[in-house]
Amino acid sequence: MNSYNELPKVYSPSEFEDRIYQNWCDKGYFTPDVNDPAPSFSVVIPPPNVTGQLHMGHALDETLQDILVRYKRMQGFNTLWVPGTDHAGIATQIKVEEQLRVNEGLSRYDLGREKFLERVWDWKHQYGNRIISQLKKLGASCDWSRERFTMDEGCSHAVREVFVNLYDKGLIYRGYRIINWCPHCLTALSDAEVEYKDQPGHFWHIKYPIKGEDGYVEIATTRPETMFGDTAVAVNPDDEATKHLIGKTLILPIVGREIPVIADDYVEIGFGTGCVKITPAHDPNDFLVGQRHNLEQIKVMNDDATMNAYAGKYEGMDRYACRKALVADLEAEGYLVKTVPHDHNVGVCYRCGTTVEPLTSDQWFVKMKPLAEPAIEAVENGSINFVPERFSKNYFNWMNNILDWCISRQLWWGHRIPAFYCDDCGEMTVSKEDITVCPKCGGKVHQDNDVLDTWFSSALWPFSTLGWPEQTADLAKYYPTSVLVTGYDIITFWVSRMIFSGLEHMDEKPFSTVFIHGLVRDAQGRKMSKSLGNGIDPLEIIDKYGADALRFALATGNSPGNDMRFSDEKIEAARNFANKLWNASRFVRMNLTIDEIKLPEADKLSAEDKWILHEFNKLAASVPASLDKFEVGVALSTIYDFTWDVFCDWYIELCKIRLNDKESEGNSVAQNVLAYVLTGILKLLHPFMPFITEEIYQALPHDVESIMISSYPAADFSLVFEADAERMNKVITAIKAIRARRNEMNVPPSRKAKVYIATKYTDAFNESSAVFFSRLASASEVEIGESFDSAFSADDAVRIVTDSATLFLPLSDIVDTEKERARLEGEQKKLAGEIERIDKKLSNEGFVAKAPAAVVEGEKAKLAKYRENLEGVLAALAKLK
RNA sequence: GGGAGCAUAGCUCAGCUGGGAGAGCAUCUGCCUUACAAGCAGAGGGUCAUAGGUUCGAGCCCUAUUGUUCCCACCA
Repeated sequence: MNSYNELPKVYSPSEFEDRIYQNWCDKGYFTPDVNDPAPSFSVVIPPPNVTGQLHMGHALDETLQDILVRYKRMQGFNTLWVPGTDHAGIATQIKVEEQLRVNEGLSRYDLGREKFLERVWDWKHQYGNRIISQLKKLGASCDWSRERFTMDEGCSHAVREVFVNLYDKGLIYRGYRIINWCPHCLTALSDAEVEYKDQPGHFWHIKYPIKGEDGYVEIATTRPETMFGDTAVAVNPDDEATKHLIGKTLILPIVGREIPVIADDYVEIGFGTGCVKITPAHDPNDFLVGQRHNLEQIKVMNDDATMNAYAGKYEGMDRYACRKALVADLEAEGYLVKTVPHDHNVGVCYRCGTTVEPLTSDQWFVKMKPLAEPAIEAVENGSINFVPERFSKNYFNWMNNILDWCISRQLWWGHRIPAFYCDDCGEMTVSKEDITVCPKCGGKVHQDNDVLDTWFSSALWPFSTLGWPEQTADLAKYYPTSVLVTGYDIITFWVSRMIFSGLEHMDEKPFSTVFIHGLVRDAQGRKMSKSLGNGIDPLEIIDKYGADALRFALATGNSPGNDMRFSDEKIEAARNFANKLWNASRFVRMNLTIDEIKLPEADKLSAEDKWILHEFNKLAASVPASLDKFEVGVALSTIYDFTWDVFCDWYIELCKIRLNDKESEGNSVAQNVLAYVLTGILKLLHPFMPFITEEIYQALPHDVESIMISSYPAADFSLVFEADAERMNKVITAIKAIRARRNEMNVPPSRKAKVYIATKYTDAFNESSAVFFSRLASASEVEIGESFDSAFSADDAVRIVTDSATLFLPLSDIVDTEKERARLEGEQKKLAGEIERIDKKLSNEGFVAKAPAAVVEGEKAKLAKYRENLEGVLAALAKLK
């Protein structure tokens, strides 16, 4: 008996996953040596929210990254995976505010900025580690010694550097613009942070009386409460129907204020009433019209979306309460023409779902056009690739139509904008370092109250985490990173911003490939969400099935960019596979007496050894090929099929004969080949299922102390045994055919029957392969000859025809001649059909002339097989008649 | 309004550059064969949404249509 670990009888991942992970950490396998000259492979994690909890989306994202990272590490790359978390401005602040409100009945204003931020940091310290430990449960091989946080000192330094650089270049400016305002979060939002939802609403048609005339203009609006901010009504200058109104004055109902009718081709002729109320302070289009016509901007709401003094008697009311009251009043006073139901898209805050209010406000912006151009170019010229490629269209669409990015947020949690205003002279100074006195006049300064959009710091992630703006060794070695793995839902938020930031500040793209995956949905295909309560907790899955099973379930059948469903069936199938591998390994392990694995010389190998080595070699070639194309799901299912169908169901069974004969020379050959192929499977599988593969690896003879630092299998030219494999396949085909026939005839395995094999392929069907028939095809005895036609009459034996042999099973008591005839005739028909099809193909001049030679040869080979098979079937039929 | 995805077995989905339709689950039949019943051996089941086209050859490429999902923009 060798000296390696035993494998417990039952596969229970919770027994070893944590232990193994701890060992990897202790050994420092996740931490690369920056001085290792091997080519680098680097990945930065999409930083999860620091106070968040691991959900299935993370689990998928991290699993895919870990697969790539472990794969490359095993291939010998200097591999770095940088972990970290995002401070998640709005999300985190809301959480802490909520807690403060519930527990202490306080608002952030009650505490004040400084005290409140202390609370958020407390929260961060309390919960920030939670998601990190969850990532570890999953097996993520991140270099924890390089863990970062978007608000740590280094990242904050990078943020300051970038802000000042952009400001100095004139790419950051402060301006009074119309922005999206969330009345619940009380902050401005960027365009990307607004989601649009279809909601039922109304068109209210309102009369605006014309001054000095009896008539009125009919205005339709979905937001009547903004009426208080109307400063004009616009018509199209070319619209004959409304031309006469231009220059007239209207009187705002209820309010009584006078507003002009102006001409602007923003108004579409023929749509609605042809007259549009213009509210420059509350609508982005109206804002532009207002700029063109120099209209006054009247803001009618407070920050919390209650009405202000401009709303007159409605002051203090919520916008919707005001809407209701105002419409009632308009109706009572005869201004309401009609109310038409109308579904429309309203923008809501992506964090809290509150309907955003477009309004004018003083905010900071990044000028996007100059930054977008090189970012578009980098993807266009293939310097950066999207996988799948189609997502680059999404990207182009966003980048080509990009507007300036509103980066200031009226929050406290985040990177405070490094702009300082002098209390004396009013001058603004933008500075990398905090200042207390005005450099112009020496007066006292105060810092801008706003913080930056969370995405501003995440945009710098690929280089800020590597130490920028310092010129660190990490930066030199690992930037640009190799691949970014993320969901399609944050291409605009994050990916595009990293691209232009990298190009602008590093003068180099942040990554070469963007590997996009889809969303994880529930079994019914719905998005997992808190409100639906249909989220599946990855940690519960890990507890119940193990991290490997979870990873397997997420990786299998996953194709780039496509959503996937997660279901009990899937995770069970994954667990079953792990269990299968476990048991197969246990079997191999208990038959192992060798202390080291040494593949025997080719002449010592049996037919089945050469067959399995040949098949394994094909696998070792195809898995890396798939992984290099990011076809993770394809790679995994290839390994799955090989492991289960080829290795377990066939090779192990074939080996049992030699394993049972402990004294034979074949026994040790079988041990070595079994252990070799199993180890190969484990290595191929390690990136996908790191724990179980390590646990089994440790129980087998091995020379590298951990599977994760062993080298990934690759195709080996010395292991090509094409002809031997082909011979073995003939035997397997024959065994399968016997099993199928016996099953059809309901012959139980316990009833043995002699098998006569009539064949000319005596190199395949020989003494050594004969034993397989006893073990796998319930043969009591095997006789091989050229022909047994004369030995059996039609009623004496079941005849089974394959392309390389005719098999006779003398089960005379259960032979039903009529059924046999029907079956054979069926086969004859099928084969004749196939032969006809290929004949036709081969006699087609176009095919022979234009198809690749290999394809033509393949067809010819198939034809020969079918003909042999048909010959046998016809001979059998002749016997029956 | 613009763009994209999807439509393949009862269900969920693979099918990579065009070359004889696949898996898992479910169903049916027979097996506790000393690694595994979370298993083994078999079986049934598909006009690859529809209509055209290109090609020697189409699930795959092109065009149109239908259904469905998503992204972006948004007309008050």
